Amino acid sequence: MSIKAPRGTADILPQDMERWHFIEDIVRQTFRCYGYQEIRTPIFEATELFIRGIGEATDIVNKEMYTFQDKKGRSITLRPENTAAVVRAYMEHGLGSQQSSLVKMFYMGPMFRYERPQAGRQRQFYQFGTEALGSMHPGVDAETIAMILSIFEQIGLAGLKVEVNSVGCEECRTNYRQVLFEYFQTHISHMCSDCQMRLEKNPMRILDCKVESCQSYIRGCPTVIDSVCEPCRNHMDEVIKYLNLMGISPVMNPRLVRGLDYYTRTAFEIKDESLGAQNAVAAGGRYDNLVRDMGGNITPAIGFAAGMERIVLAMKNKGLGPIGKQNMVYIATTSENVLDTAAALAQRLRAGNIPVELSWDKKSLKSQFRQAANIDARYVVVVGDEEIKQGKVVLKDMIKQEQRLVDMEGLHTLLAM
RNA sequence: GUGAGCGUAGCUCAGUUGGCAGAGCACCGGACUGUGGCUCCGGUUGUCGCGGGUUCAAGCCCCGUCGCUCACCCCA
Repeated sequence: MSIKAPRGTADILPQDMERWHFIEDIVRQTFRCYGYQEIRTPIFEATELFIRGIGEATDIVNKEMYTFQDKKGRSITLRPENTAAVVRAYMEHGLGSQQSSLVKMFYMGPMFRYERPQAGRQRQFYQFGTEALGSMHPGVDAETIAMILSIFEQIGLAGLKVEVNSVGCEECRTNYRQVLFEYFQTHISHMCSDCQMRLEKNPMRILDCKVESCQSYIRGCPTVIDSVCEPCRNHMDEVIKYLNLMGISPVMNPRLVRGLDYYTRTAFEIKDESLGAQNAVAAGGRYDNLVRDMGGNITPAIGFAAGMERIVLAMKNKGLGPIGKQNMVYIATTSENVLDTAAALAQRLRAGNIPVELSWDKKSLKSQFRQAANIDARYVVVVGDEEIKQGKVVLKDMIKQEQRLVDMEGLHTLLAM
């Protein structure tokens, strides 16, 4: 074996697929309950879309995009996230002018970022998420968070940490930047080199610095929520109110900052602490100006994205797996003479939608039974030289450990029950 | 992009001062004429990540490279 999957990519093997389907089924079902419809956008887009949508100053745009030229020299980028693309589609097809004013869409699919792989971080990874465009009501924010928690609850992930914050509107944010700048200016010479850089580029990023020596300065700094304007404050209060109403008590984290430029007001993150450094299992927030910034009408909106691989990891950490396979029937043969009969029988059963495994290769009966046990077969049908003469087969119930002789003709009706 | 640790059978991993590449699990066969999960016996499985170098001799030492893991960074 010399050719391997590219760095940062992973095969999702058959043994894991059941878990993936389990999650995906819950996700689709829940989205449907909350009135979201699926949208599928291209895996690649014009590079310009992400530069304008995500923000020129962000790390994603600056160093993590898979960008290349197509044969006509157009700059193309593999999508690093899906919000910009959904907004593009929303505008391109005038979705906002149809039906109701609130358009709710969900997506599932692979995203691409050129990063150093780590636990819970890959170069190709799967996200699912929603975008709700056209309402600035705080109830939509709360509903989004409630929906995510419902998904995790159904999956079986408990003890997740829900953190919320407000990053304010445009005006609050410029004010807050100024406040931060002034505050940190006096301490910055004692802080780490990363923070010194952040002060110039994006002071809000200082807030989630992990360097020990920076912590005491960060603790003393003014929080966003204190510097935010009246309407933004009210919005946050309302979101909390609705969350409480839904039986959810989030943790206020004034230091929660999002990495993408388009976020406004509500920002939230859902963490699983079994995961290690990359522990955000879902995150999102409001982006009230993105549609306008991309050339559309003012359209308030909120969305989130969740990482499939991290959810699967969290499930494994907690020993959660999807349960049991369906009633597989394993057909065992005693010699090659009866293989024809066995094959015909398999076909007849499958035609009736009964899942059947048939051993084509010559193996001992013992080995065939072992295999049947390995795939969790509910029944084993033994097609033997002796029985076949009377038109019979042995039907063994693997759980009850009982077996009896039955007519081959009646087998499909017996098993269909 | 930075730092640390690690690449040996399908999986988990031993491998001494450089001297015939190993164990357990799994798989296959048998003990048990044609019946799984237990027990016992036997068998199959290798580009020692890849490429150079040193040496009579390299899984082991040296250089490079690719990959994995964890952390920084960033994020889902």
